[in-house]
Amino acid sequence: MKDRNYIAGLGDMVGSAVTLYGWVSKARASGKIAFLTLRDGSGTCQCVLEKGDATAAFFDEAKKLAQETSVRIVGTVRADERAAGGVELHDITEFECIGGSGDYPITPKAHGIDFLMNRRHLWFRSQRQWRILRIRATIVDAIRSFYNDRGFVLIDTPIFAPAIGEGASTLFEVDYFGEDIFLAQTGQLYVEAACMAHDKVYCFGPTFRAEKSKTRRHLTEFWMVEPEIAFADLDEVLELAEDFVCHIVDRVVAKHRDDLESLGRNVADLELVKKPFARITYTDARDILHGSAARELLEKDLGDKTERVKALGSKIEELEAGRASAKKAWQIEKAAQEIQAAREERSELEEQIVNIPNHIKLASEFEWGTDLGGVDETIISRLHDGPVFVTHYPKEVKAFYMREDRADGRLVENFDLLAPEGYGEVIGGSMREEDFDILLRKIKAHNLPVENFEWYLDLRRYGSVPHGGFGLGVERTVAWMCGLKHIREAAAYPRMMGKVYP
RNA sequence: UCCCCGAUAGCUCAAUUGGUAGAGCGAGCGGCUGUUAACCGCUAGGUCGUAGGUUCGAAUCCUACUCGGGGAGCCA
Repeated sequence: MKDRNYIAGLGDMVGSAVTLYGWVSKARASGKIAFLTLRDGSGTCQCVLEKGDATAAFFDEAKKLAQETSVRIVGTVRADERAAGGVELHDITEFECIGGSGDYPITPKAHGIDFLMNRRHLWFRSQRQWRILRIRATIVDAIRSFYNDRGFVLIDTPIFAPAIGEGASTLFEVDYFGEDIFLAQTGQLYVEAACMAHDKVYCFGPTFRAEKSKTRRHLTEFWMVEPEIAFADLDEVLELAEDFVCHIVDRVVAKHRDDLESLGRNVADLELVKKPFARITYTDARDILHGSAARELLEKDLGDKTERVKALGSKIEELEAGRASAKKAWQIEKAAQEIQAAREERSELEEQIVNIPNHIKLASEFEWGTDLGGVDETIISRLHDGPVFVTHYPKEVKAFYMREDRADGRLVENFDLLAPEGYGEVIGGSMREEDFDILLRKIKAHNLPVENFEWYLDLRRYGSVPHGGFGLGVERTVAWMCGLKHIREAAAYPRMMGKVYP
């Protein structure tokens, strides 16, 4: 559109006449004045229409606009502290309805998650979702620029892949002209080959996991970036991961402070993310889980949460009494909403309280040689301030391609990065086994068909070098940056078990 | 795959513990010159998820199923 102004730029245009195109996200009208909140993709701005000669031609139409009507509107920018955002549009001289609307399902009231998820295509017009997806775009851009600026070459790895990598049970099977193949759950092996051509490479794209998980941390389709570097040791890979995560955090904080605050994200917690991150080994982690600090943490949790449930109980009683004695309808409604919120919080806490003794048991009985579970990771993460690297896991619980620790044959040179505040594993990575004989032995030990891995073994036949890399999950990172309770808000069209619409 | 919770109006939830289905919001109409999810009045709107069972009587109790939410396992 020619002569179009964007809301994001209105701060510098006070006093000027501007033309806005956008959608009406909220409309309130009195007899002689109407307030339209306009959303144009760059931001939101309130437009004030007063009934008068200048607006006579369209005032009656404008005051009845349904939510999400698309319009063109011409007026003058005015600074006004009563308006959210500091400026508003007044002295409206032209108004045109471009696309009508009506019965828009997502009202300014509360909605359930099932309702919203079934209308995801509309839901992401809402302020909160709009901010999250913009932050995601920044994160994706930060990922690309980080590697591109450091001389990494982008390699696109295949999405159709034969069964390589870890257990085939978590892969989506596809009929490929009569042949059974799978949607890729990682591009890692492919990117390793490219690493031997370009030295520093990364792949970035969607990956697929058929795990039957219905939790706040899982999607069946998610984006992952996987860098791989040659002639490197574990410390160098860890340092890359550290710099990378810091770069993302810096970019998000620099560009989205307002958005983060609006989302309720504590920005100070993000600003604490500085290198070097804590580094512990798997064996250290085992000791932490068996130690008194872990036990005390959980016991304190139990005490705190029990207290909170009691407090909520009396709060609910008070609110119910208040609701019974309230006279105004809105007072009754307000009390009802507070009661509902308190009940929800209480039932969530009650479930956690039931689980805590089990967590204490799991932690104290953790055995060397098993993988760390989500509960274990949360405990370790909470006993540290920032992100934590956990390195050197037992080789039995890790993938065949991970490099054996030459100092202790029971271990592999791998790592996970646990994000703080319970966001869990955002990175998993390792050195890759570069020795032909060891790799071949491990392929056989994992009962994998050697013939499928001939190409991968070639990388060790022709100029093998120490190399390593990692994968970072975009949605988990977005959830962490934004402080989201559930990963489903971190993708425009999240794919989960039993959820593929829209 | 396992455990817990839920399903009542377009939406979010009530229904005094088995006795004639309610409120707010949203929608429609009217009023109000400054609203920000909280103004006032009126109107329309429900086979209480599905199928059985218990009972004089079921939204409420029982069984099965479907769908959804949360968690475990597993993972990024």
